[in-house]
Amino acid sequence: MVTLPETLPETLPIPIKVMASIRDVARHVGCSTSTVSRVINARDGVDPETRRKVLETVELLGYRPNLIAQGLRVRRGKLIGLVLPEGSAHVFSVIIQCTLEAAYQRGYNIIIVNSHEDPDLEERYIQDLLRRNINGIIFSRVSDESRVVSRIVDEKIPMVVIDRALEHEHVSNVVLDNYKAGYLAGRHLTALGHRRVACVTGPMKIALCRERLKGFRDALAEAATTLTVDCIFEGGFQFQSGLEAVQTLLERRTGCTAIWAMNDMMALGVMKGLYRNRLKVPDDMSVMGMDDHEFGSMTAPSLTSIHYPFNELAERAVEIVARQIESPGTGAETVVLEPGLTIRHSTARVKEPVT
Amino acid sequence: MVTLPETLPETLPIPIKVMASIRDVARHVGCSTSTVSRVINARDGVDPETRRKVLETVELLGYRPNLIAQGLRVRRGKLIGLVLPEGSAHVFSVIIQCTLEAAYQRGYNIIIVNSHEDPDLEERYIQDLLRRNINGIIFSRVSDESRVVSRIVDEKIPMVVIDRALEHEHVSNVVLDNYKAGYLAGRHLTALGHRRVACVTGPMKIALCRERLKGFRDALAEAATTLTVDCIFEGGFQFQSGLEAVQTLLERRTGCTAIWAMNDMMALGVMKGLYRNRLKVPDDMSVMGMDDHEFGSMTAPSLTSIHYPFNELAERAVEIVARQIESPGTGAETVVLEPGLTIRHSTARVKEPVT
DNA sequence: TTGAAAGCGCTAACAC
DNA sequence: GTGTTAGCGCTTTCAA
Repeated sequence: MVTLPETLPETLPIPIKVMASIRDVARHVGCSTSTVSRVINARDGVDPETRRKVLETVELLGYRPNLIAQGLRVRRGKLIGLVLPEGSAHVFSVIIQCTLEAAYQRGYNIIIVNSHEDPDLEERYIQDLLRRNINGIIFSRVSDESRVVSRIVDEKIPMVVIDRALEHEHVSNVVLDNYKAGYLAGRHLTALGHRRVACVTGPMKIALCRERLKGFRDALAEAATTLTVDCIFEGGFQFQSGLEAVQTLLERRTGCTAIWAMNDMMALGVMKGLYRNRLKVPDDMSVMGMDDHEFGSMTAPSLTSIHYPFNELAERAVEIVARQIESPGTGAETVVLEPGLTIRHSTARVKEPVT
Repeated sequence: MVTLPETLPETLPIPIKVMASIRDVARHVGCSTSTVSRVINARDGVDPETRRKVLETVELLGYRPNLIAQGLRVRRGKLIGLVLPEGSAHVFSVIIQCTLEAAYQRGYNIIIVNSHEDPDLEERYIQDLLRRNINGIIFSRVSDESRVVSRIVDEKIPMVVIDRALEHEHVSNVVLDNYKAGYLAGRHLTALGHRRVACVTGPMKIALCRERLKGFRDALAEAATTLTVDCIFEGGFQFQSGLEAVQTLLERRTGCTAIWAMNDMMALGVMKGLYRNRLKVPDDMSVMGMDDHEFGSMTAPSLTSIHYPFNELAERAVEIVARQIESPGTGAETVVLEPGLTIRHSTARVKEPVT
């Protein structure tokens, strides 16, 4: 007579789990979890035959290690934090896209937070990232006084600052050669014969704006002309600044034949301002931007711009963080990117050469 | 005579940890970790005095629970996955921004993956999200045949599909009233006196394009006119489509006085195409877009558009996922958003009323 | 070459 | 009211 077993048999059929765990693999192979762990982490000291069976089972069960558990055990969660100062500006969209791409190439995920340029929010969000055992941080536009930098450095978390440089022994930088960007802009305009030229800058308290301006000035100087004070308008990187710049410059009757704005948003503002004043681009005025945002090719006319290699920026930033995560000894480094010149239809040869 | 203790004293000074753990708090208070856990999770059955001390210490040590550990223990990692079909399209930038914002409001972080409309990548990235014990998923543009949907449903992970609807018992939707969007566009143009009107659609295999077109048609019908076949151009939502549409429509000599494109990118293409043909907007042709992307206000002339409430889209999507995460019983639901009409300067009253 | 056991930081069932 | 214990899924000594 057959009696019912008191308890269910020990070895149930492989449970229909949606996500297989390391134990499922071990059970299936008939070895311990440590052995499985050794195999999937490519440790040596595993019998080739066992290794084969494990790999086979991993494949069969579609097993992938749980990153949360890995992250908890050995800070190896393959997670990078991306901290941006604001969400609306369109360059950040580009940076986000490029960083996501670059990170996935290397098997990392990205968590994005948006500090809104608010030190308190910044601190809170960094806190959140640390709570997730983040492995590295890519930071855009940290202010020099930022309280969080030391936090991150203390936690020994690799950090790279992009776009704006930050001087710190343990922090890497990926920045643009801003002097050269300004220089290229200036030279393009003087090469087209422009001699009276205007510039819509970003906030001059920001170092990179001063560098860009210096490069721009030097290029003009090479063409034996100067950027006069009345031809400089300090903007705030917003569309609105471009609009205001045009109004101001026209009222000043500077006689300029070309305007360079330090980003594409302001350049669009300049184009719009000129349109409102019934001035034609580039016939009456050449307009040039910076960043080489995709939208520049969609306007009428399309926008000549200084190319900012955002994908390279992201690529290098991720590369550095990943390297520092994977081989902790590596020191901080600084990468300087080369700007380019994208000529479209908003700039043209000056009509009447200045006498 | 004093003997040296065999081992170090049990109560060491609080270790100088950068991130305090629950044990640090417990040690400092002199209670067990469970008590601390109870307090921080607002469970009752804790002496008010103890609770006070714990909270005080939490404050003092700046303790915040580690989300990785929480996520491992009780699938409560406050993490939502956002799956997008492509990175370049500009509406997705907007969706990203809005979703990040909405999620942070509720204490969630977002991990974004980009499927590039590739089912294999999609599957791999979803896999990655699951490996992170994601609590919920916001999905844009899943195809109906997507293999991953059942995976996610099987894992009982709350899922909401945005922008394009997906019929599934356990999947929520947040979509636009696309019929109404088309209707509003049509009515705006007929109200301006336009009778010969063209439409640049998206791929007609996509249901929402057909709905938009239907609404557009119905609005024209109300004004006793029809959308003739030669005035329809099927685009692919890209800038380029708008460019091609203009070329085609002009060659066909349809005599149209207004064009509606089913997104702003194509509308910009239309404007550019008209510019190249020396046609003035809106004098020679009214142009209208859809999405109401910020760039529409920066072009010259600025672009009239159908407003797509992306922030509401994100807000509702996050709200639904969060609710389903926090109270698992909740069933799937569908939200239909109202489109709006943003009138700018690319549309104007028709010059010569049709006889 | 392999397995048992401890532990990452946390929560929940069960004692006391 | 509070502490002890076990365990989430994984890696890593240590011992066999």
